[in-house]
Amino acid sequence: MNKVILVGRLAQDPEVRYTQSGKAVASFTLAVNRFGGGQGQNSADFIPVVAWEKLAETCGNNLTKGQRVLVEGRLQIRSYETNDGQKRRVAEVVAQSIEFLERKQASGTDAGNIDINSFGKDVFPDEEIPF
Amino acid sequence: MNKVILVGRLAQDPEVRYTQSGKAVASFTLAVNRFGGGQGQNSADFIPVVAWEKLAETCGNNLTKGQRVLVEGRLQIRSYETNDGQKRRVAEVVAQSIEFLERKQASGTDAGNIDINSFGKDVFPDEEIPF
Amino acid sequence: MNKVILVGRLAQDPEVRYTQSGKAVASFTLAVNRFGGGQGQNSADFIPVVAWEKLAETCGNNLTKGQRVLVEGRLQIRSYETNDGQKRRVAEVVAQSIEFLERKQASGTDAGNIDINSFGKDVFPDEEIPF
Amino acid sequence: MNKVILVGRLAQDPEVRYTQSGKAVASFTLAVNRFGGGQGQNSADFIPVVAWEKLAETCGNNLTKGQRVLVEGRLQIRSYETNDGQKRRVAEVVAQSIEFLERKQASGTDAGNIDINSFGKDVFPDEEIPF
DNA sequence: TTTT
DNA sequence: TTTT
Repeated sequence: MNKVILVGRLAQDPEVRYTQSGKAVASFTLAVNRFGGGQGQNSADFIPVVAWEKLAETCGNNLTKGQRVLVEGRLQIRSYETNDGQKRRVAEVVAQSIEFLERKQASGTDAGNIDINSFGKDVFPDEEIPF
Repeated sequence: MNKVILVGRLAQDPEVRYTQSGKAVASFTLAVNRFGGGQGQNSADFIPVVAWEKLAETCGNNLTKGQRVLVEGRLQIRSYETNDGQKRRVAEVVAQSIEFLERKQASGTDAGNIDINSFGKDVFPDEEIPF
Repeated sequence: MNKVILVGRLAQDPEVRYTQSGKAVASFTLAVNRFGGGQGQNSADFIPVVAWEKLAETCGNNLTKGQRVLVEGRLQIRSYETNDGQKRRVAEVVAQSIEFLERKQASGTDAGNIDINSFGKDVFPDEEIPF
Repeated sequence: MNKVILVGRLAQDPEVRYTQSGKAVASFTLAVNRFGGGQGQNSADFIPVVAWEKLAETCGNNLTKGQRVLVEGRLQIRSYETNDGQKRRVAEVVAQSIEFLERKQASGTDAGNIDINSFGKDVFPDEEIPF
């Protein structure tokens, strides 16, 4: 079991890129407010989120900065090497499903939640995230 | 909501340190197997976990390398500066409760699970993790 | 581990009652939409939720029918006897924390989430729910 | 979001039945110990679990009474009518994935966890559970 | 680097 | 109705 559930707001618009084999990858940072923390409500964790394939495209088409979402996924620790040869590790949440808790700005009536899912092997991608 | 639930095995014995004000902090890496990933069961995420105060001490006294546990906590992104002045970010799971899924090696009879909890502000510590 | 996480809307205003020893208990039904189910978005599960003590009072003072919330708690199976002596079992979620995903109707500005928590033994109450 | 995560032991061997259209359904009760409850460790919740199709068959073939598992699923409230025309509601967890936390009795070496999954519409079955 |  |  490797389960992460986050409720927060997009700190920026999602970026959608494509791998060499043509798979879509969306990435964005989620601002997750801390409750109960010492510093009041102004403190947050800024957590990197990635989504693959169909889920990535739905993110690109439907999510914008500031929007509140619920992300369910797994926590992944990825190793990479910097340009000058240093080894680094980066943590990110690989989204399995995203529930929109509010509609995109300038949209029409609030028609309730949308829930989009990504199942199967895309949650364990065997390709590098581009860039 | 910032919730992480992991089942895995300790990749090493927990290290227990103390802050200047005397608070215990335990840290260890949890090896969480990937299921459904392309590379079979031999692939795992190695996830840093920290625990504070009473929970930290229970970890130090009861957990050893290889033991299987369930960790519930929150995902925290922490910023720090390296000795040569670079800014880095590190992700870690701040444990709120740990359930032992098996007893310590060389212990007696299997008397069932133990569940230890850490509540309140220790989950949002206002002190640095020592070292 | 006995963990339940629900996002839904209150199907009715919470009812707050008091045990003989004076503990507050709030109860309400949460309508949780099914996504991916065959019948489109019109299908929902109606799930009984109870909260104790301070959390109960916050529910009574801040939640109304239709409001969207995130509930974290545990699933409890409770046995009771009907007036004519039949044994029945009822399932309910005992809330440990509730996050308000939107403000009460007719409230002021949207000042962001509120998160309320109930920890410790109230999650395993040793008293009957009144009525 | 309708998410349930349970760790417990099978209170009995799973029963596997088949719907009229031939779908497998496994059902069993999970004994989930309460930690932190007033009555010590001897108190538990007995929670009904169902699994569909391939997941159901894997349960039937691999799980036995007393075995410890982790169940991830959704909480469903189902209505039915008794033989004498009374309306009743029953709660059960519809499993989406089950992780074996220990091997079947009389099995060989402990080769680590097994994780089995059930995705898509089987989690929202449109058929009745037989019997 | 960041959201409300 | 129930597990260790």
